[in-house]
Amino acid sequence: MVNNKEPNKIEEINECPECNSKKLTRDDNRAELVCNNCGLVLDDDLIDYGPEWRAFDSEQREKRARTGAPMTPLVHDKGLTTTIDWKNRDFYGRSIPNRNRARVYRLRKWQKRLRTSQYQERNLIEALQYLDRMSSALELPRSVRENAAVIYRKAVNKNLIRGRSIDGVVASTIYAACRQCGVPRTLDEISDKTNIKRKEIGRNYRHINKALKLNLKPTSPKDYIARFSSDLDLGSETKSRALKILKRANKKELTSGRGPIGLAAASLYMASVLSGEKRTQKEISETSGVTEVTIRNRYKELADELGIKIAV
DNA sequence: AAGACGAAAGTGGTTGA
DNA sequence: TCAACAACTTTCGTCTT
Repeated sequence: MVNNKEPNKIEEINECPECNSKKLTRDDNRAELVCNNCGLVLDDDLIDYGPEWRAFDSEQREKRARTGAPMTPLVHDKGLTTTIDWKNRDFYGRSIPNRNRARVYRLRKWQKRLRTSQYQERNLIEALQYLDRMSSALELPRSVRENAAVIYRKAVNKNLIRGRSIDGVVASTIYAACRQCGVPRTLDEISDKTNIKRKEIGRNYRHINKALKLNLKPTSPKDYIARFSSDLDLGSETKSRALKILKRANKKELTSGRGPIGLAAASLYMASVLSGEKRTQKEISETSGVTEVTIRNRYKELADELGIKIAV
């Protein structure tokens, strides 16, 4: 929170368009910028950068200064709840010349704002409930959840939800967030835990990725290695061996056009055999979600091209 | 008996006319 | 919008240990 308050600093508007008066008052109590001459409200929703308390000496300032709960995108109002101040002050605290105009102006503005924001708020509340439930089922770290929430917010603001189910979109934002954070989950994994069809998640994801210009690149096989190998109880030696295989494969351009998950599975299979803690193709198939056949095909290719001999 | 293998047909998504 | 296409899956019979 910024403590250095500059109460009457007016940044963008410094002249009343109605009467060209330069005497403007910034009213932080009502968050409005008002013309002293005609009373027209020039801007509202100003941000008050000052603290909400007043300090009369430096000791009090020390005591009262504190940081509040952090802002989080996981609550629909970002954790910053507005409380209305019912001081013994009249709504129209003081008399404003030409009051009608200012009033109508303001009402119209609010009317418009409420109409559009109401739908979005409701939508967001419901979406965040889904997000909470789904990401718990997937055991996602908080950073990923917040990322997903941010993406969803953007999607709502851009009206991308229309015609799609809320839970479907939430699932796809989770998918996107996982990728963004470098800890991708497969579409199948998310589909399993959320009861949303894989097809739908993929479709929504593509739409959002394009419309919001997230520019998420295709996942790399190495992103899956850590998770799969811990699921398979593989040691760190095997893990790094698998990564080495992938690196070499990448250099030889064996990876382009191949599914990253299949490659990850195949390299783990090879590494597990080479390191003497062998897992069967079936086991790897089950944790990775690709079939044994694909693992076989991939690892044959890798073994041939890289000259690795595997004793089965 | 379990794991690995590979042929063949089927599926879902991308691409380019 | 449609067909061609590549990657991947499913299924299933065979081989190896």
